[in-house]
Amino acid sequence: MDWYPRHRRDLPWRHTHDPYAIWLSEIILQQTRVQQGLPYYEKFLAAYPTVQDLAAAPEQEVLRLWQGLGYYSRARNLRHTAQQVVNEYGGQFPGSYAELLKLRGIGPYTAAAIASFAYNERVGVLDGNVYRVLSRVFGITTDIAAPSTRKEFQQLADQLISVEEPGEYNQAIMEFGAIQCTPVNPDCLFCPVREQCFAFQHGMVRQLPVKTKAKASRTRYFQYLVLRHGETVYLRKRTGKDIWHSLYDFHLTETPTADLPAVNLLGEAERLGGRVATNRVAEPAAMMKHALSHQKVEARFHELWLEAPLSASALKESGLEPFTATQIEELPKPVIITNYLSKQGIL
DNA sequence: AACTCGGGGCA
DNA sequence: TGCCCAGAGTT
Repeated sequence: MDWYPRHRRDLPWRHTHDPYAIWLSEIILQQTRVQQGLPYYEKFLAAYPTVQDLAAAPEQEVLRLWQGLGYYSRARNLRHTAQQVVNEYGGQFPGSYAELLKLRGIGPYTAAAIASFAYNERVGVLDGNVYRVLSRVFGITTDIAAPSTRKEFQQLADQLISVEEPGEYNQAIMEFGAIQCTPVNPDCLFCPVREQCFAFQHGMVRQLPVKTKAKASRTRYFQYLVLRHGETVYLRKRTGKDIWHSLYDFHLTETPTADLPAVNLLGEAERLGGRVATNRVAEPAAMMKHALSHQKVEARFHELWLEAPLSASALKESGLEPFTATQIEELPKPVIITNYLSKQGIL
């Protein structure tokens, strides 16, 4: 609490007690670094100054604003909860941790953050920073990757939290983890609690917190069929229970390996109802790799020019939609698709 | 309890 | 390349 006011970063959501703005910042910052989330916070608050504005926005528009932040269910839940707050809570955010927890996209961390920052409720936040600080200072060796560990840390956090200024305390311990007690190369030399820190006193700073490794990510091979005709490019909204739900990409065939012999591109195009103008489809127009936290995507883009636009029935059958470059710009797309379109000069 | 959901920065 | 980030929802 002494360290915090002297070291805190000046961040826009620290100038408000509006639960809407605080909620917005917290959803954006889930699993996202402050520097990455900052511009998105400004964009969203400018586009939707109130929860009513956000509730009235089309999903596609919200996803487009969210584009590049990842974990897109956050954006869909954001809009869903805005509508719920407007329709069921009279436009007022619930006033307690327990009530906030009921809303979509608001879990234990976010409920505690909003309740303490906006309402000064005495409930400890538990995020990656807090886990790290507490495990080091108190020498806790429990595996923080195990869900059951939460109880132990929550009890400690609730016990430590300031009675007078719980919101300030929560901000302080998270900021301390982000700036001072960092994952690698923490600044122990100038640490204000080094004398009381178990990890520092026992030379265990590098070993704490204990966190079991996530299983290795798998590699997926995407074969994208980019159908074009004149100024038109055909894209499709993703609907499956897979990555990038509700975002737009091209006709996709996933293959077990990087090789393509199993896939007949021309046949695929014909099945979609397209008459292909050229046979120059041997070489992919581009190959791009994209790393996600749990899988690696290796995408090959095969461009095919059509002799005629896809018919209405072909569109209906395939789920593809024709777009001009201007329209594509407005669509929410995975970063890898945006990168490809940019590389090809389409965007 | 295990799995899935993005993208970027950094050593 | 591996790890981490103001985590949450689903199975």
